[in-house]
Amino acid sequence: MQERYNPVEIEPVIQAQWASAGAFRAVEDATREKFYCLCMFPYPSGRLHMGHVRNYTIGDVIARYQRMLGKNVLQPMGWDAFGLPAENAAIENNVPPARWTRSNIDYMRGQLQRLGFSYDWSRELATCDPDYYRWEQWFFTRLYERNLVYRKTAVVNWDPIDQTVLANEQVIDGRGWRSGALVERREIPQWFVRITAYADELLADLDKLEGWPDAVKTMQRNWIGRSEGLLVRFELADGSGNLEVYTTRPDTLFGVTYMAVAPEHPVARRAAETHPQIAEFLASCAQHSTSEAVIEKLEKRGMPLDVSVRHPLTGELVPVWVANFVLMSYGTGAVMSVPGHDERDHEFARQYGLPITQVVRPADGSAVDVQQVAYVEKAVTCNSGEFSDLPFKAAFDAVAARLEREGRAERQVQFRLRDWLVSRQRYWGCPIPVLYDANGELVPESADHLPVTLPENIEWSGVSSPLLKHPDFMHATLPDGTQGRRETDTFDTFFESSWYFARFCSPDSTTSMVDARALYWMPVDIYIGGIEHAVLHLLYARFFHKLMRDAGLANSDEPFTRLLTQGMVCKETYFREAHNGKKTWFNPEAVDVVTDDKGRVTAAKAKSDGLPVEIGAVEKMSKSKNNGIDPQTLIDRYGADTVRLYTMFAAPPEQSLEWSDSAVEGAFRFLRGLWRMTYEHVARGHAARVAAGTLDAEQTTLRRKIHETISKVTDDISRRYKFNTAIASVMELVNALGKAAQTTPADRSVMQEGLETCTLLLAPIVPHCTEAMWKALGHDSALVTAPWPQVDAAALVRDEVELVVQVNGKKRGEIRVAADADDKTAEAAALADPNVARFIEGQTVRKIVVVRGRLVNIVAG
RNA sequence: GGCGGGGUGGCGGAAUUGGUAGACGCAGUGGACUCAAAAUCCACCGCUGGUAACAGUGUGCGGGUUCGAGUCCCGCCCCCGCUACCA
Repeated sequence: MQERYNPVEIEPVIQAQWASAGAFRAVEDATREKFYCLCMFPYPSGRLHMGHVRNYTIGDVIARYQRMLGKNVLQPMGWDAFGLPAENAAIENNVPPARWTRSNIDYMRGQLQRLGFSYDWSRELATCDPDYYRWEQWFFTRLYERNLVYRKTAVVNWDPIDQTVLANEQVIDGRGWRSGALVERREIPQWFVRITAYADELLADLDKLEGWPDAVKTMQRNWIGRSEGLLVRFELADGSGNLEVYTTRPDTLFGVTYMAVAPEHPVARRAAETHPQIAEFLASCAQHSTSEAVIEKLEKRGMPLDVSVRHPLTGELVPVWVANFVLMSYGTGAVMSVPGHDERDHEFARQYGLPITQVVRPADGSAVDVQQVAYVEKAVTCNSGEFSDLPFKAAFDAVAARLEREGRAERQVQFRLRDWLVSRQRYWGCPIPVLYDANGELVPESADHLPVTLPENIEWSGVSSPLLKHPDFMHATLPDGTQGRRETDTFDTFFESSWYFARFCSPDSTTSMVDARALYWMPVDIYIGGIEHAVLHLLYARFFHKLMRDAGLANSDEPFTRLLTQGMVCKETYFREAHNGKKTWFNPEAVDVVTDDKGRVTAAKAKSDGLPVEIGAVEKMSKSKNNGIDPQTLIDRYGADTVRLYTMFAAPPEQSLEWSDSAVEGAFRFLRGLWRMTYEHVARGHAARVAAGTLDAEQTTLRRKIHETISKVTDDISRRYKFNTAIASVMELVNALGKAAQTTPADRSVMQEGLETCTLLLAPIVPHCTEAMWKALGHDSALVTAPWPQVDAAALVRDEVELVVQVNGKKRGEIRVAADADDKTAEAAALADPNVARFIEGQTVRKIVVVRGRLVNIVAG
C-alpha cells in the first residue's frame, strides 16, 4: 500500500483486476436467489453528463450491495441508440447517423468503465443493431396478426418546409423548431398500437406496484384518465342521422342549450361544403398546431353550422356549433354544451350570446347565479321535469335508464389514454416491417425476411428522410413474388426502450426475441431513472411487457417490481443581460464568487474580464443555461471514487442535488484521510482479532460504535435507500477511530475491526480505494466477493444510558442511569439533578413521564 | 385550474414510530505548524444576552391537540415538479 492516496493511478489497475476475474458476469443459476438491478439506459449523445453519473452510481451501489448479500446479480448496460440528435448531427457535420452514434457509444462506454460500474458488459446491446431491432419487427408482425396494431389517418403537426411530422415539443410558438415555418395540422396515415385495449389492466395493476412511488402511480392514473359517462345520440333535425356525444354529466341534460363539434367533425365538414365562411373557419383552425401549450392560450371561437338536433328528452331543437376547443381525438369529437354548469361552455355561451339555464342547485338550498359563473358542483337537479330534485348519482342513473330504454344512449367508460402513435417520418429508427402492393394494399413483411435492415451508408440531402430517395430500400418483393413498395416510416424510439430490459436477459439469442433465461431474471427487481419518464416510457414498458406476457414471452404481469426515481442535478447560474434583454450565460467554472466574512455570497465576477456577472437561480444543469459541470474533468482530477462518493453524499437519491465543487473536494479529503489512517495502521504491523471480554470501557464504546454503524448503514442502504446518511454515519465512525488511542494490542485490534468495517460498508460506493485497503488490511480474496458485515448483537449492549431531563417539556439536564433501571430510579435521578431542582423549586410536581432509554419529563406548576 | 412534492443555520442536508432540532459535510472565524504559502492539525460556528455556567428564542405564517410538536389536526402564504379546454 502506498502512503499517498493516488486514485487516478490505482483505479484502472483495480478495474483491470475485476475485468480479468469476470467479477460482474451474470450466469443463470436456479439454486441462487437472483437480483436484477437496472438503470435506464442512456441515449448516446456524446459524453456522459452528471445526471447519468448520478443515475448509474445509485444503481451500482445497489447492485454491489446485493452482490455482497450473496445474491446472483444481473446489472447490464446498453444504448438507446436511435433518435433525432443523430440526424441533426448528420445534417450539421455531414456524418452518417450510424457512425456518429457508434463513435459516441465507444466514448461513453469508456467513461462508464472509468467510473467502475459493475456491469456485465458481455450483455451490452445497442437498439440500432439489426440483431436487436429485428425482434421488435418480428413482434410487430405478431401484433398485427393479433389486431393490436393498425394504420389510421391522424391529425399531426406538419412542417411544410422540412416535409415532416413534428412532435409537439418540436413546435415552438406555432413554428417548426428548425425550419421556422408555420406548422400545419395535417391528416396523414399513421401506425398505432392498441394500448387502449390494455387500459383497464394498466390502471388496475398500478395497485400491485407497492414498490413504486405514489407520485408516479398517480401520474399514470391521471394519464390513463378513466371516466364513466353516457354516450348519447341526438337526432339530427334534417333526418340525416344522429350526432353522438359523450358526457359524464347526464344529470345536466336539461341544461343543454347548444351542441359543439370539433372542426374535423364530419358534421362540420358537411356544413362547410355549402357554407364558405364555415370552410374558412375550419381552415383557420387547421393552421395552429395540436400542441397543448398552444391550445391553452387560444381564444374560444366558433360558428353556428345551420344544423340542429332534437333534444332526446324535451324534443326541442338545439343548434349545433363548430368550436375550436372541442377535440376530435377525445370521445366522439362532439359535446353537449351546458353553459350553466361547465366553465368552457359558459365562456363560449357568453361570447356568442347563447342562452344559459340552471338545472343544478346546491344541496343546502343556497342560491347561485349561473348567468354570472358556471356552477359545476355535482349537487341536486332542478328545472329538469320529472328528473328534478335528485342528487347527482340518482339523476345520472334515472336519465341513463330512460335513454337506454329508448335506445338513445349507452353507459360508457372512456379513457383519456389514446392509442400509441408509433410511426415517425424519420430515417434514424427501426423500419416498420410492412410492404404495400401495386394497389397500395398493406402486406406485413414475412418473418423469414426479417430484419428489414436500415441502410446505414446514406447520403444526406435536405432534411426529409433519405429512405424516400433510397430505391434499394423502397423497392421490395412481396411474399407472393410481385413488386411493391416498402414502408418508409420508422418506429418511435420509445418502441425500442419498451422491451430492452427483457432482451438483456438473453441478449445473444438468435432464434427468439427472448429465451428461457428471461424467465429466470425477469421481473427487474429495481429500476432506477429520472422522474421525467414517469408516464411515457414507464407506461409503454408496462404495456409492452403485458403484450409479451400474452405472447408467452414473460410470466409476470409487471416488468419492474421496484422503481427508484432520482432527482435532477442542479447548479447555480450566472449571466449578463444586454440592453435588449438577451442573456449571456456564464459557466460556473468561468466565474469567481465574492463572499463576505461570514461566507455569504455577495457577488460574482467573470474570470475572463474580472467584471461582475448576475447570480441566477439554481437550476437543472443544461446547455441552455450553460451551468453544466463535465464529470470527466472531475474524474480526471479526483478519480471515480470521489465523484461517486460526493454524488451519493450530497442528497438522498429522490431529491434534486445541488452540485458544489468545494464539497467534492471535501469528499476527496475524506477518502484521503481514511486511506492515510489505514496506511498508518497497517504500517504498525499485524493486529490480532478482537478477543471477547478483554476490552476496557473506551474500547468497548468504540467497538459498540462500529456495530451501531453496521446496523445503521445496512438499514439505510437496504430499506431506506438513503445513501447520504449511510455515508455520514461511516464518517462519524472514521472520526471516532481517528481519536482512539493506539497504544495497546487491544486498541489495535479494535482499530483493525473498525477499518475493515468501514472498508466493507463503503465498498459499494467507493469500490476502488476500498479494494486496495481491503488487501492492505490482510485479505487475499477480492473485496467484490466479500460478504456484507454482520452486526455482533453482544457489542451493542450498553450498561448505562444517557437520559434527557425536561421540566414542562424543556430540556434542563442530562443524567446517566443503568440501562435496565426502572422508572422510579430514573425519576429519582432526574429530581436529583441540580439544574432540574432549580426549575422545580417552589412548585408542585404534578406528574413525571418516563420514556425508557430516552427522557424524563417532570410536569410541575 | 387539477394532481404530486416541498419550505429547517451562510449553504447541501440530518432528526426513521410524537421524545435532546441542526447529525455529517461545505463555507466561514480564530489558533498551531511554516521564512512564507499550500497541505495538515486544534478550537469555535442558528439568533439574542452573558467572560462563563447558563438563560431566552428558534424548523414559512396563524391557531389547536399533547406532559412534550420540525413531525399530528384546522386555516393561510410561498416555492418546485408534472399535467391541463378530456366534455
